Amino acid sequence: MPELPEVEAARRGIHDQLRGRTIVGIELLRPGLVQSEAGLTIDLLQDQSIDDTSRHGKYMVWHTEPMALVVHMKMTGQFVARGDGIPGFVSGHPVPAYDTELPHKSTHLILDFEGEARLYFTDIRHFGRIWLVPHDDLADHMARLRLGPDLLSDAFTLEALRDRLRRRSIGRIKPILLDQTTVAGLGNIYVDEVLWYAKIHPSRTAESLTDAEIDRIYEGIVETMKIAVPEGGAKINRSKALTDLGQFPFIHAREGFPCQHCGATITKTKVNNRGTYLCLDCQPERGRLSS
DNA sequence: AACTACTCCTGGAGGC
DNA sequence: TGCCTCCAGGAGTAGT
Repeated sequence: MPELPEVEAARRGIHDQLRGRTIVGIELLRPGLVQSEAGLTIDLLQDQSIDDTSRHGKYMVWHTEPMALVVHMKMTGQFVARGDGIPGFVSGHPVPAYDTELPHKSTHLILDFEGEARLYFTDIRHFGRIWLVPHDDLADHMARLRLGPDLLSDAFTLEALRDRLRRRSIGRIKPILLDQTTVAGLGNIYVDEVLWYAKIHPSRTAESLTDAEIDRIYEGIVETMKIAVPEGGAKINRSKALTDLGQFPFIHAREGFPCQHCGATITKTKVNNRGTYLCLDCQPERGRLSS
């Protein structure tokens, strides 16, 4: 689940509340969570601290004295911090049944910090990973991911987006935007939001897009991030109906509800096997919209 | 090179 | 209640 806004919320929470605190306890409950080609182990964090954090797309990096930790929450990762000395935070995939009790059976890592603060990593589907990387290898490690410009960075410009979309041809715009080598940070929810904002059908090919339409996609990404990042993400809880229509997300998981642009009914379909929500009135298949 | 299908997992919802 | 099927917000890999 977590896309850029959720990962950024986790990063800010860790950065603001736990950075610089000594790690006094480590419980790795699912060993497969952690991987290292260099033979590093999570135990090296004992008596160390997270000195700085960074992020590129959905990858978060913790910088510590012995190594860098590259964290990916994948679909169901969640970070929760609690403690007497901190406000605490919850970010990532909502885990309704376990919101109050921690740890639980999907908790895979617990870090204890000095001053009675704890950081829990939860991941129902076990896709999340933490790579332990020597400092000297971090640049290469990140380069191998071939990530496009981060959506919140200065490198993400209209020109950069145009350039990257113009390199694509027959592919559909939705999977192209989901491809992290195009731009880094969008996932299934936010791509639906962006294409709805831009009034573009997700199956349109990249080569069919006009300059004006690419401009609208860029604007849609900027505006969507502007809303989602301060909120800490979409926090969709699929076990509860989404009824607060004026609130984000406006299109994703809103099947059967009225489109906030035109009032037509939002429909659900599949694009490259991913659940996709759209308004067929606003997002016509052939792009006949002239405005 | 570029695009698509499959795969790693668990759990919740809905049908019967 | 129980069993079954489908679905889920990511992304690497293999196949075309």
